[in-house]
Amino acid sequence: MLTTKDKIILGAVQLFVEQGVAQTTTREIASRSKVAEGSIYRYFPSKDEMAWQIFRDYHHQLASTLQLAINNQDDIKQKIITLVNQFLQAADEDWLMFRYYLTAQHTYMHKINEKSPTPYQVILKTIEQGMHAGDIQTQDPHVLAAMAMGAVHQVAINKLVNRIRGPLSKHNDYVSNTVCRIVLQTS
Amino acid sequence: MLTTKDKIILGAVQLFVEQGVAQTTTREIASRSKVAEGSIYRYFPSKDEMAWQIFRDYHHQLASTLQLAINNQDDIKQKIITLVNQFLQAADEDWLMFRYYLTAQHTYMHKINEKSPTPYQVILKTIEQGMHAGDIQTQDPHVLAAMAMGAVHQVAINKLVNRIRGPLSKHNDYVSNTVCRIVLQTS
Amino acid sequence: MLTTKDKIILGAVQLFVEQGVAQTTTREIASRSKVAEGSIYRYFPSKDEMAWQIFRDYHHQLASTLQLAINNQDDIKQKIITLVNQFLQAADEDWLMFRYYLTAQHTYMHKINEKSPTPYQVILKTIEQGMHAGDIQTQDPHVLAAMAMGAVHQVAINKLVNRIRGPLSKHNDYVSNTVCRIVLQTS
Amino acid sequence: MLTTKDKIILGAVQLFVEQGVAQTTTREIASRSKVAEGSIYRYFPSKDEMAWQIFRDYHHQLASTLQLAINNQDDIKQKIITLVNQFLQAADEDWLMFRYYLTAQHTYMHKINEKSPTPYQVILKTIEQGMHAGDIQTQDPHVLAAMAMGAVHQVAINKLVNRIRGPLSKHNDYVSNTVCRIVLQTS
DNA sequence: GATGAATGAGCATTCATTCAT
DNA sequence: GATGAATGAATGCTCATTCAT
Repeated sequence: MLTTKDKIILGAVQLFVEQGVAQTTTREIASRSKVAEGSIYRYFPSKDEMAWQIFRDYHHQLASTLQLAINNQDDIKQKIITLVNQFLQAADEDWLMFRYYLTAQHTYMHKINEKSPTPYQVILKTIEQGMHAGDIQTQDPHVLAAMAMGAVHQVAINKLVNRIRGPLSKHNDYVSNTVCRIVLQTS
Repeated sequence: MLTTKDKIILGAVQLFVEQGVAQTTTREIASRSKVAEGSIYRYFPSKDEMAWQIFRDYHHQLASTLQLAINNQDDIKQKIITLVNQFLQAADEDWLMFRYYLTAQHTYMHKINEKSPTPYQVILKTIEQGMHAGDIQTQDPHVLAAMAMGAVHQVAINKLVNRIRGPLSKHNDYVSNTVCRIVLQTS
Repeated sequence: MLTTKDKIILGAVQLFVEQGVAQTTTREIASRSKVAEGSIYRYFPSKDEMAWQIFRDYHHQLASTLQLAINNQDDIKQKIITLVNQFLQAADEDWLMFRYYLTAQHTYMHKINEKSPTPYQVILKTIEQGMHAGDIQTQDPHVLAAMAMGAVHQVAINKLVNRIRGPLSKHNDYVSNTVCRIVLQTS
Repeated sequence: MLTTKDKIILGAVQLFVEQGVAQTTTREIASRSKVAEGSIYRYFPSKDEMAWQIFRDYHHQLASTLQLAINNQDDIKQKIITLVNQFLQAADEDWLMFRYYLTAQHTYMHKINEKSPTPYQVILKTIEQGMHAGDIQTQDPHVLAAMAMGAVHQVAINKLVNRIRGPLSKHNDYVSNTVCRIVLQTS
């Protein structure tokens, strides 16, 4: 049996993904979560704060997962492959939360403190280290990080809009291979 | 002097980009556009319909621009370079509308009729033709199209969140070069 | 060809009868009357004043018609028969305006100056004279006038709601006969 | 202490009678009922639906009262007297609701399902039965029902506009006597 | 006189939040 | 801790009225 808080989060995220945060009412959340409307306020100070906290927590968790996975990697290529694999695996493992992460991103982009660990930070630092080490051609690292992350993100978005079906991990090799070619432009 | 309709659109898009559609009130739109609130409803049936129409029109226009630009191109590489250049140029030329296009995309993704021309369709068809012609390795075209478009989009998003500054065209060669490597994987 | 004012009145009354005054917008009136919305205000100071004036004018005119018809009548019975006939004839002759008169009555009841001639005043005075002359049993004249007028009004209302069809004059004899029995209670 | 719903109904009907439904704002209803504006919508889906439901319920209840009162009556004359008495008594007992019933009638006439019991249906059937039994001269029953009901209604309307004062039951004998003469025209 | 775009006050309705039970 | 009725500020939208052309 889920705790009340978890029931709320689950119902809320489902609705946030289906309709967006602004279009979701607390009444709907209560109804979907089989919880009283008032109970939401025992666990969250407001609807918007709830949406933000759920996003932020998943966002941080994803960053940690990615960071942890490359901590014991030395080879830049291995790092890239690992990052892509972890991304796609995370999407498959909790597709609901990953969808929320993808769609809510634009909303919270400005609220994210770039000092705290984020998936983007992990990628950016990996690239910057690669540039320092001479493994990656020196360029504006933000442009390269954008292209690397954007390529993977959009694959997930294409699943979101049903242009791609089935688990994303299916495309692990193809995508990680491609991201390597994006980042490790040897020519 | 702008027409009333254009004043409304301009003010509305500014606010939509700054705050999102749901967070923008008709009162704010009227005030920003220096127009009476009631005037909005002479030109649009509702706030939401306005947001959708503005998105849809720009979206179609961008698709047309892209399609037109590659119509007289034969070489697949040239096509890719042209598409990237046009994308970045469009962003620079009307950064306000492009920002709206980027951020509103998630909201309207499900409402877009894939039969009508969209930027994604242009990219997808170019890739499919390349696969048919043997210029591009045969793969799920949706995965490849996602990676190609995602790479460019995210560069624009990084400008949106101030990770990148200045005109995007600055990165024309770097980005188009990279997208070529994404798509034309010869190895 | 109708004058602009008459076009407005005609269109307005049609809509007032169909939907009620409050539910009818000036835009609808303009559209129905084939006249610009602004033109309404050349002839009437406001929508509500227009509705009132149209009612008042017909109301007065109906009163005049009734009064005129019994002016040269001596016999109380003849007067009653004449009043009923005139009522039903007026309804048949301009069913649109009569419908407006019937339905708008409740709205303007409190606004009607009882000193000015109204159909009710004509009936009341006829009854009061009949009581004075000893032709009618002395009672509260307002109760009797109500019953006499109500009986006829409701016949028209029944046509309004389609419980009765065809011209009301068809029922001239039956109704006037009945009203005579209401008023001239000899037993 | 009244329930919230009853407080709303009471305040609303008062205002509907004073000003009409369309002229009454939800703000006024809330203020008069000593209830928050939003509470109205816990009990009614909209202002207009509220106005209709209140009317419909009273209308049905009045029909039931009338029907019940004549159920154990055999004599046609007794039935008529009973119906008139019940009408006037209902008006006296809840003059507020009866006023609403009288004034809102025109608005909802077209929305009333004639299959469900209404005061008019009760009167009409009584008359039709009387015609069948030979107690009432055969005529268009709708014309006769109109005259019978109209006579009584207008007496109530005359109280509404202050032409008659005091309880209507005062006029019980006079009115029921007159309605008998309307319906039972032996001559 | 006629037009219809523009105006903005006013309204019905929604919904996040509170709080007595 | 949980509930859900009550709250009222905020919002999208309407529409009578004005006025420049």
